[in-house]
Amino acid sequence: METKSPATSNQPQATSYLKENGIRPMDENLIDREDPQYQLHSIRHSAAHIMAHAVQRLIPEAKFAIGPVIKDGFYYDMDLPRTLTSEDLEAIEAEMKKIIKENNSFERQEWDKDKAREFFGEHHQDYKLELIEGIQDETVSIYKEGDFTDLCAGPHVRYTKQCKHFKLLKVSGAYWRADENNAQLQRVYGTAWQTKEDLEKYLFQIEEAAKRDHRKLGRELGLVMFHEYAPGAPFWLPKGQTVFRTLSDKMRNYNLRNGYVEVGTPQMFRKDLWETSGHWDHYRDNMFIFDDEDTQIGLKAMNCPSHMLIFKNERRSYRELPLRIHDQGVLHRNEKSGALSGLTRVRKFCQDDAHLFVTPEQIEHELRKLLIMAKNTYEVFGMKFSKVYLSTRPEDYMGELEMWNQAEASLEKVIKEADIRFEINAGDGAFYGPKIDFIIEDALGREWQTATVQLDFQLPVRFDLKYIDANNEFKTPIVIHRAIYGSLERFIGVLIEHYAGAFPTWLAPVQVHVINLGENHLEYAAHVHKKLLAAGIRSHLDVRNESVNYKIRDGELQKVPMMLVLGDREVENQTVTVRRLHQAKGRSEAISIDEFIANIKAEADIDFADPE
RNA sequence: GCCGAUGUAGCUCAAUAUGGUAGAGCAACGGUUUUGUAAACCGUCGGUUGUAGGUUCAAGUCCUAUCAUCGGCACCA
Repeated sequence: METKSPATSNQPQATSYLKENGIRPMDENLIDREDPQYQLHSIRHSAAHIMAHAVQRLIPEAKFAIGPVIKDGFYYDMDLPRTLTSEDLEAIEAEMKKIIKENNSFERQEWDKDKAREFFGEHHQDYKLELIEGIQDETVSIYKEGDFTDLCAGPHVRYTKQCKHFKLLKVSGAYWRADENNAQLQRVYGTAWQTKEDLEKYLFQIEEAAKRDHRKLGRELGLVMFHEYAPGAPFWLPKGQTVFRTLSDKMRNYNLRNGYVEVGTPQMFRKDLWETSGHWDHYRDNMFIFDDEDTQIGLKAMNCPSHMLIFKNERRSYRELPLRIHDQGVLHRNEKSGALSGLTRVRKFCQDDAHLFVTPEQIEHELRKLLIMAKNTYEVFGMKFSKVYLSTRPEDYMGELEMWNQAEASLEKVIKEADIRFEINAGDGAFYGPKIDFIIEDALGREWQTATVQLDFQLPVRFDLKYIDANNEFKTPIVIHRAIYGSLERFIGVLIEHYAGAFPTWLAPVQVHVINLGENHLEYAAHVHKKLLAAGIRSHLDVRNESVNYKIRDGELQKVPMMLVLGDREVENQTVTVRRLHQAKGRSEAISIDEFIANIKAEADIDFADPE
């Protein structure tokens, strides 16, 4: 299966608030609406104008592109004669404060297009001229604030003083009209709020979120390391590997008991395979390819071609379908250097991948089961999808229209039945079939695709796959690509942030620290530790010559779910005293070793619920 | 890949916006201490300042290239 390797677009989405609420942006005095969401929108949009105004004062040659409202703030794209520095940001902020103090009013005007063309032409606002040409109406709306005039649909606040609580956050490059062939503009991001408290709260939240960044926690908790010799390729350290293996095994077992078979497949293939699959034409730039004698070899970037070959390896009967092939093989994708990011966008990764070979009649049933499996899986982690997309037929689709319509209808039907909220992403399906993508947010609010379900009519044809149906006729199967975690690397990255590093007991790389009080308790601590290991519990014996306080603190920082502190009392009664992670002051009751083992095993007895 | 930023000991940071051959805490190691729920005490080790060039009497500080990372953008059939 081919999750979009890593991510969905991180392009900020302009809020659809106005559209959703059926509000015409040209209404006057919008800030007077009671709806706080509406006011926030107006404040942010106006803050973008004020920022542009400030830039115009400081850098008169500035050309302005677009300045929309986004989640938590706004940005403005500008073409400037020089690159902005962080000092510039401060200067712009200072200038904005002046403008706000001036308390200019926002004034709306309707201009006919020629007047607008003339005005923006005189001011060398090339991007605005281009935007005017894209507007259907005969007239365009203009907002004036002080001596700053902008082409803009609104809405705005009435006076600049209503935008007091803002902060500029960062500058970056951004392509005009999101096309890398166009000029790269400078985008300044900012945030704006109704009250000082809201602003401060937001800034605090950003700081807090950074503390659960998986790159920081991954290092601090000894889960994963990176090295510049292998950019984009995680090294799983013993603890990280434990998490990895636990997740991997859990999913493997989940699949196997739900009718999947598991396979292992080669790591690299001659280019012929990639030509057959279509990847040579469509995906080569993202693959690692090297010469081998008279041909070229490509490291696999996805498992599907292997599974096609496995299907083709035997004469298949309809009685075998659905054939569900699971594979957690290693994949390499040559992601562009600038795209790499911790565990969430890597070059080397594994997916909990599977390909389902089905008859047309089986599609719906299999999809239904898949959605339930995905739902049940994420439920165990207490994770919510921030978005679910149903991506439909693109313009350059392959195959028959009727097949597409049926497939899209099936997907939509089952996703509704599963009671999953989703949005339709029209035209964003793969050329080989429609798909459902599941999106999760990281700590910093960035969105990543994890699970995916994709229908594929194309690969079976390209590989000339056949099965024999009940009438002894050859039929072409349909393939469903699917992954529930998606990339395990990315999933773990998101999980680390979700739990802020404090994994639940079943997943914690180390489940128990056994801590002795003094040298008189060494032997008993070792005994307890040994019993825990024998019971299959991931125990660590901490008998360093350090104070109990020190060792407790260490366990806390390592986010170990349980610590056993053993002293005279425990030795005497052959018990353990349990201290849970983040436990408030005060000591728990002592319990027997066996009781503790039973408790922890019960707690770690977690599994994904089977469909049906 | 593009725009920008960053790179000093294992980690977190210092080293006067105006160059004068690197300091601290934690960790590690050695010793003392034998500890009852978030850091006992003393000592020791540890750095060709990402890499390669250049400017200079002198470079962590300036310049160039390069690598990696970070923030975005683009990409993610």
